[in-house]
Amino acid sequence: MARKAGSVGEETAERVRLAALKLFAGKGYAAVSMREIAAGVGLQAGALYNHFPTKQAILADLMVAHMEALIAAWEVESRKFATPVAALEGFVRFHIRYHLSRGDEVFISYMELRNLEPENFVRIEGLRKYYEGFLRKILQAGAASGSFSIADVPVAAMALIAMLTGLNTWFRAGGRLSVDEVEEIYVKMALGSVMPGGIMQGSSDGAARGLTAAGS
Amino acid sequence: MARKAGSVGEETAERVRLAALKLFAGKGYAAVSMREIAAGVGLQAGALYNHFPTKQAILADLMVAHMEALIAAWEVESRKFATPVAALEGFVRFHIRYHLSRGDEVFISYMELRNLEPENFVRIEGLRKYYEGFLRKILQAGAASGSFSIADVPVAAMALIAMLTGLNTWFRAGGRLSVDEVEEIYVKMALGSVMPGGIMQGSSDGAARGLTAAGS
DNA sequence: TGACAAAATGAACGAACATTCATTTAATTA
DNA sequence: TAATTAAATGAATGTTCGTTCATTTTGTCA
Repeated sequence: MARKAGSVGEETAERVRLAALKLFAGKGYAAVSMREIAAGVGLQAGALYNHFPTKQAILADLMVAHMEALIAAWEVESRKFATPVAALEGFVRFHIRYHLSRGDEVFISYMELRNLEPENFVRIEGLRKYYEGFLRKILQAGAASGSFSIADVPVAAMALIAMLTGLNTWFRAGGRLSVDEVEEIYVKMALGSVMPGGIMQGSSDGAARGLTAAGS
Repeated sequence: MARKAGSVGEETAERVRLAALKLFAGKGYAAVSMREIAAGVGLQAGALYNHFPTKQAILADLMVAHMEALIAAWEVESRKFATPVAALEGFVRFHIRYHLSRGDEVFISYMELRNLEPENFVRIEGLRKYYEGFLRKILQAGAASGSFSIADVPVAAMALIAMLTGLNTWFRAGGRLSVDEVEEIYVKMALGSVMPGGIMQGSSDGAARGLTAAGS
């Protein structure tokens, strides 16, 4: 055994991932050639096959890594929250910040699903469902405790996720609003959409909690 | 002048649009060949160029037609509503029903923007902004009259549109819920996200209107 | 230093691509 | 019927694609 396996190799593979990520996000998977990816790393196309067996394997690698990192990040973050209301607020803030900080990964993970072979598709889709399950659990707990008024938990979860992820399609840093500002707006809207009496003041049924109020 | 121009031609062009719509929605614009589209109509690829100058022109044609039909449909529907609250509820119901009934058109109009040349992109994007303007105007009116509590109208409009359009990514007819049922859920969530005291009961500040209450 | 293997080259493969075009077919009107 | 022309054919254009592979380069360890 001569050269330590993967010493330079893994470094190059990482640069391939980075170049492919930028290109896929910018032009779409189908519109990017292996020659373009190779040029982005300073290689010939053939050399890519020392690191990835096919073009699609690069895409699947990026998607799986993104979803697994997202899930792991929330699993750490979620420990901070004791009540369903706090957890929902925390989820909204986490989702927005994480997704806005990984625009390219989010973009390809939502747009290029159709370019995956069935095996890869099922895997990515499973990871996505798993992540959505975190929000469903929060909503379910809040509905059970009376903190939330939710007609259908799975539907509410999908509606909220779509609302949050939609941020990626229009928000651009350096625009009129900062991330912190839109985060506050989205927290207010998300909580308002599932809390029985609004979020900024108590209401007569006693179930609603103010966002900044102390009552658990 | 012999054959009336476009007699059989427009009929064929329409079949080309239909075949291209299905294929683009199913596999993505970049993954569909002119030969596939032609086969879907029962023609050779060359014949398509009697009806559309390029492959992209077919895509742009589909997108423009969709956006213009959407705008025209809302311009008719919107006349029914007298108050901001009624208009928002009406917009939510309209958007959901219209988008769910044109799944393929919606899908390509959101997914294939990047495959448009700048000229076509600007045109479609302009139509989209114009449609989003309808919701912004509703929210602005409601914020001005005190019916809504909205920190930032453009942001709230984008959040709501994303929430509503997200339905297309997961809702399938024949599933656990009917269109009517999800429509009700989304109405409740959308109104709750922008109304100061929740939607099902009045609140102490007097600004909130119940969805089913008579108050303007 | 020499052996070894990872990593990269550069040419080549067949296939598929959008588009063009000379030609044929067929529907319509004068 | 004859003239006209829209519509379709089918072959061909040149280009680009993902992938393969024999060969060369390069870094590492014995």
